[in-house]
Amino acid sequence: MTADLQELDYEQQRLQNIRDNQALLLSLGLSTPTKLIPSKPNTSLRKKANLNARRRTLEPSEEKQNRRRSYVSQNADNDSVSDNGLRRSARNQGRVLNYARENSPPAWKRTYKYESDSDAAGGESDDGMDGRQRNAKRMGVRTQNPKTFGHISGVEVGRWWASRMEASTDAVHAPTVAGISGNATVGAYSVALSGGYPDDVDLGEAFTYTGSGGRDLKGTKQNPKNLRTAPQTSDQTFENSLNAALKRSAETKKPVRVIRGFKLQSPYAPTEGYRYDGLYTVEKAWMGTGLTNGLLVCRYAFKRVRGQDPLPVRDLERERMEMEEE
DNA sequence: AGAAGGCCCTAT
DNA sequence: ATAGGGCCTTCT
Repeated sequence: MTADLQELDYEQQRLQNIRDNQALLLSLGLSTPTKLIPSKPNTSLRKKANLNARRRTLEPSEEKQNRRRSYVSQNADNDSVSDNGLRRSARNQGRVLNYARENSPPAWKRTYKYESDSDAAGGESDDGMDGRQRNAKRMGVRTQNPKTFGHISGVEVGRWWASRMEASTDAVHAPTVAGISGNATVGAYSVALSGGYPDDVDLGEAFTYTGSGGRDLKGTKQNPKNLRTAPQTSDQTFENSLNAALKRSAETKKPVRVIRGFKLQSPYAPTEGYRYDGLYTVEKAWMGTGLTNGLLVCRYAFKRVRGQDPLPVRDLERERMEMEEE
């Protein structure tokens, strides 16, 4: 088969999958159109968001931090949705946990630290001039536990990060590569939408999501590799712990934190970096056909929890026009 | 304690 | 484009 025909096949299959996913969302009553809000940012609100964005202690790059935000939170108070069950605040009241238990790795590679850890500061001031001196491996100090359900205290809907690493430091989505965080027993804490599966549908208030697994990340014996992503070569299954986590979430209906990334092809994606879009529930989990050789994938339908700030919507058409003017 | 998976990131 | 690695989490 020619390359052209293959591409055509792929695109046909992609469009068909999108139709299927849209139909699925519709069947769940999740296709209600969301009202558009102007994409032009309100300046007074932007000032407020910049203040909020400033509160992280370690800034790897001032330049990145000052980049234009694609989203401005309209309401920094997060009283609209509770943390749904886990008594995190009660249990941890009055102290900052060191979530690393016994078997702690050495301090230089420890994942969680007290903000007030004296050895964390290491005596040096972190001026960032010589960013590699202390804790070269760490991008920041985590003060919240990512293994909790619901909002992370102090992180408002709309918070923006330049990288997955920063979102991980803020405990909103812990994995730096994986899209799903969680386990089969308690369910998923969070997911990242980064456009890795181009047949997923994003309606903002609802979306479909594809599971993980089914890839050869290590290559073959002859041709060993050390990859983080690769083409799919086998069926995904719900045995995969991350897929099982989301399946579990569909049962428990516990809220899942969602971040959207710049690579996502959607009017709800940020133009750069990653953005916290609040809490969703998993409404359904099922198996479907993916885009690679008819291999199976795990699919999920997400629904946004009510009462949260509306999502920003980009006018992709207008952006395309403006691009052409350059 | 170690291995392995994973919708990153960056240098070449 | 792609090669390779740093990082965090879950599972053995």
